[in-house]
Parts: sequence; C-alpha cells; structure tokens
Amino acid sequence: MKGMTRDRLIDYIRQVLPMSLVQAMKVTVKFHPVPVERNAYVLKASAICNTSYFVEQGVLRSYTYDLDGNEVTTAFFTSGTYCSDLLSFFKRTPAREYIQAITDVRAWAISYADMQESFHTIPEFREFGRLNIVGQYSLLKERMLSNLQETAEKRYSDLIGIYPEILQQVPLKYIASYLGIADTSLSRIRKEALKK
Amino acid sequence: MKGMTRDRLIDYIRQVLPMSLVQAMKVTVKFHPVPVERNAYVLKASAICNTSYFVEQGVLRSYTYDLDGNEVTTAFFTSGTYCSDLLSFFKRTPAREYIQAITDVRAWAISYADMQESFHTIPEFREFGRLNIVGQYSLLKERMLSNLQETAEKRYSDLIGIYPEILQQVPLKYIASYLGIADTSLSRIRKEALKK
DNA sequence: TCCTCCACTTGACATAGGAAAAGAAATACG
DNA sequence: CGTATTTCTTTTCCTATGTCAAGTGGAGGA
Repeated sequence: MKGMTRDRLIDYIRQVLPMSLVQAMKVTVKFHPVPVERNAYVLKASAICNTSYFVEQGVLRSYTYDLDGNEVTTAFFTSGTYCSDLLSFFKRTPAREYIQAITDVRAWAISYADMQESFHTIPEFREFGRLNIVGQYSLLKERMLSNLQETAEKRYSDLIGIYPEILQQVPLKYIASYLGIADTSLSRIRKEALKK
Repeated sequence: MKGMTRDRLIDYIRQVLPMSLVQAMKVTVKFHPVPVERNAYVLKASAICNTSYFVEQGVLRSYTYDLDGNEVTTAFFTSGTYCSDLLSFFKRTPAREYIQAITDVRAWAISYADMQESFHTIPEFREFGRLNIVGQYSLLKERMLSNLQETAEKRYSDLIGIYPEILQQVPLKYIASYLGIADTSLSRIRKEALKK
C-alpha cells in the first residue's frame, strides 16, 4: 500500500459531513489501508462483521442465498463507497451475507473497537458516523422503493449510469440477481434496449 | 390526551439505550402528545416529513404506489414502535410515501427542529438517536432479507406472531400488499395454514 | 495453435401467481 | 332493524418470468 494517500477517504468524510481538512484528518485516524485480492472474502455468513471499509479502488459485492438456494447479490460496493454489513457490525449478530471482492481492491479499514473508541473521543467522528448511517439507511430505502416503482430495465440503466464500473467489471449474472431477475431476463432486456 | 403518561415512551428509550430514569425523562422533553384519528394522514407523499412519532396506542401504516398504480403497504407502526419516514425526515427530501392511521392513535411527536436541538444539547438524546437509526436500519435490512429467504406463509405467520394487533385491526389486503402478494394469494395461504 | 472454461444469448417450455368477477360474510350506518 | 358498504374467499383464466438446454464467442493456459 505504498504511496496510498488518504485523499479519497477524506473527500468521502467531508462529503458526508462538511468539516475542515484538519478535522477530517482526525476522523481518519483509525482507518488503515488494506489490499483485498480478487475473489477474497472480507466477510462470511455466520461470522460477526468486525470491520467496515471505505473502498478506494475496485468493486466488491455482498450476496446471500434465497429460498431455492440461488445466490442473490444484495449490494455492490464501488470505489468511493462505504462497505460493511451494518446490521451485523452494529448489532454484533452473525452476518447473513457474504462480502467478496470482485476485482482486486484497495480499501481503508476500521475495526468495530476502534470505531467505538472514535465515537467517544472524536466529536466529528460521532457526527460523521451518525450521518453515515442515515446515508446507508437512505440507500437501502431508496433501493426498496425503486424496486417497487421502476421497471427492471430502468433500474438497470440507472445502475450502470451511476456506477459504470459495475458494467465493466461485474459479470451480468451478478447484476441480474441484484436486480431481482434471472440472467436470461437481463439478456432479453439488454437486447430490447439496444433497439433504441 | 388527559392522563397520558410518558411511561411507554420512556420504556422505549431505555430499551434502545439503557439509562437512568432521570436521563430518559430528559430525552423525552421535546416529545408532546398528539391524538390521530382513524384514516387521518400524518404524512403525504411529496411533503417533507417534519415529525417523528412514538406510537403509544393504535396502528398506522405507510404506503406508496407500485409500477401499475397499486397501493403497496411499506410498513406497519404498532403501539410501542417508532413511526416516521426517516428518509424524508433526515434528508429533508419530499416523501415518496403516505403514512395513515388505521385505527385511532395516541402518539408522542417530536419535530425535526426540536430533534436537531436535542441532538446538540442532550448527550443522551444524541446516543439514543444514533442507536434508534441503527435499529430502524436493522428492521429494514432484516425485512429485505426475510423477503428473500422466507416463504410468504412464514412471513405472514411471523408478522402476526410478533404483532398480533395487526391481524386484529388491519384489513387483510394491507397485510397482503405488505407481504408483496395479492390479497387473493393471502387468502389461499390462510386456507392452507388452517389445515395444519 | 488449440483447448477449455466462462460469460452471455437465445429459444422452447412450464408454472406460480396475478387479474377479474362474483358471491358470502361481516360491519357500519341511517 | 334493514340497507349499504367493506372485507374476505373462491374460481377461472392468463401472462410474465423463470428453468432448462443448446449454442456462440472470447480470454487464458498449456
């Protein structure tokens, strides 16, 4: 991780909660850089999630299994986003999901213990943490609503519009299961979309 | 609202974050009692949610419309739970949901401005608020996972097992749309369940 | 260069679950 | 009370979408 600066992490923090550079640097104090190899897991189901990540470079996905035993992708984590199983992390309960690197990844990690400590010792961290959770809640809720209110085609084009790296680096079958459709259906959708 | 004590609100706060009775009472300072009549709305889509409620008595539901214009119930709020559109409330964005009382309701309300003030002046409130959001996030995520991983029948029996008042006070069509199935399908499920 | 493995597409087929309609049962109300 | 309204059930029909299986193309390894 030689030469890995905190710039993007600092940008992320200041985007969640505007603050001075000095303050933002204090917030980053307990984050440390980690490389994750393609296909490696940063979390496995039934373990308790002990680490949260800020993704500097690369893509991860979380997934679980549905009723019929099919893999279902529950989220993508691209560069510039926050990656964790917050349910397991904060509630200290066994994870029901796997989180796996799809590409080689560079990330900033913070442990549960360090986060607790920062919460209690760094006021800016406390506020950042709270707003970060609100942001994660919003993402989840917005996704739930768009699943109800948009077609799979719209959700597909929105997804790859906002996160083009997903289309480039993620197999379509993962995208399909994220959208809640079969990979064959996504193929059909893409074919239709081409006509336009 | 004569004779309405803060006991249940205080219980809720101390269950989210254990603290002394005196501390918990301080946290409740900005909450004030409001009655809500059956069928009245506490939030309408496109408005910005300015109030959060703790439900003392009664049931509310939030709903929106899907692609085909069908009403979809997105949540129930029973007595002893926290009721708000957190996405709209914290992000100050127009709500995409309606929140309506299904029965007459007694609730404790807090405005956005008062909550912000309490966040900054009452340390216990700050911590309660943070844990409350984590709790709401967890509810949403757990629901997402159970939608993937359990049958509609299991989700139905879980729901009415945990919140029996819903079965007693809520029309089945609302429960069906909450479960993501047609009301006729819920009828089929209930008929099957009776055989056991 | 060839071979193998994935990723992706395509078409045939099957089916779970929704829509519609109509009746029964329960509830509200004048 | 008796009428109207809503809730719930049940049946029939139908279609959107998933499963399965086969086939194409491209990337990487030996």
